Amino acid sequence: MLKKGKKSGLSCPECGSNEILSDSSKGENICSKCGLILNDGMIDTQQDWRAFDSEELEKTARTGAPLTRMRHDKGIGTEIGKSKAELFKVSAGKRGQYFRIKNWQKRLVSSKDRNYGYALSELERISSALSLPSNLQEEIGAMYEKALEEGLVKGRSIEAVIGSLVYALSREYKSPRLMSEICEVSGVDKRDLGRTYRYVARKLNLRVIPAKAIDYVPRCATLLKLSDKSQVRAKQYLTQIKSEEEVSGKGPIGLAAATLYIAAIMNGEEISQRKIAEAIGVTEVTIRNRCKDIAKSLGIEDSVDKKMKEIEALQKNRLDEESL
DNA sequence: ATGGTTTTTACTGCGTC
DNA sequence: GACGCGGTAAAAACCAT
Repeated sequence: MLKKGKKSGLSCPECGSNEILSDSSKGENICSKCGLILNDGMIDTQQDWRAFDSEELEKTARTGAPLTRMRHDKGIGTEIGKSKAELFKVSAGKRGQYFRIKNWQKRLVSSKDRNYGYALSELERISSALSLPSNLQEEIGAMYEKALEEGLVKGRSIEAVIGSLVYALSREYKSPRLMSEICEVSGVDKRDLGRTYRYVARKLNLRVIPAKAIDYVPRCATLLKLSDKSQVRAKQYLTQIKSEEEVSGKGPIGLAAATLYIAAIMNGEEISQRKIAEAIGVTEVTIRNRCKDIAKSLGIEDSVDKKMKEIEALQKNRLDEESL
């Protein structure tokens, strides 16, 4: 397909001619006067053609899905067909050979690829369980590949390494997942995950920003099924509080939990310390202590107290109505 | 390894239903 | 008696040195 190079502004460095032809089928720009090839190996970014049904699509498609790290071969590996349609293209006499070839291909895939493939399926599972965004998921996949290349996975379980990366990178993405959550969905115990995490983070030079309480709020709020209003309120509290000394050095998760508790109460939502502690993975004691700290540094102890009384009264009223 | 800090564990008291 | 809340002391976990 030869086209005149339109307003590309190109001119031939040999003869100065502006008549540049571009041959999109070869990916070249050619000077029409002297025949000099200006650049080759160009990528044609134009749409090839349109396909109006699946048959046409099959005939014309030259490329597959976009490259992705979510597949161990970035989605471009060649696999000997396994669909029924594929199978029937092979004559009955050659079936045996077909299967033999197919098996050999499986065996020839390197162990690294196998590991990576398994890791990615694990990542996929964890991601959907924790509803990680896909860009984060890709990032984790890339990190895992790096870890694999540096031999960090040797002697450690794939699940633990993946879990560590989820933990580290989700924090970097400002939506940290709790270690307890990760443990639950990946089936790694907390000790193991913690150890692996430290090791992997150090080896890969993951700069781990100390987590901020406010980053934990959204995740915790959804875990607790609290309203958006309370979530917003909790964030407000935290921004008001952030310069105070009362809470420095305290665990950010406990802080987020306690703030959410206060926010929920102030919004009149029914929630018990017990439930929060259970869902978020800190103790009731911690929540109580943080609550005190927060209320003190915010100077809202009285209003929190008042609100709690209100809620109690409300509950009583409702019970009365039910019994009537 | 150690000491200081925070969190957890375990237990108790209080009030309400 | 069960439940939610508040408090305490000692044990455990964590962190920087």
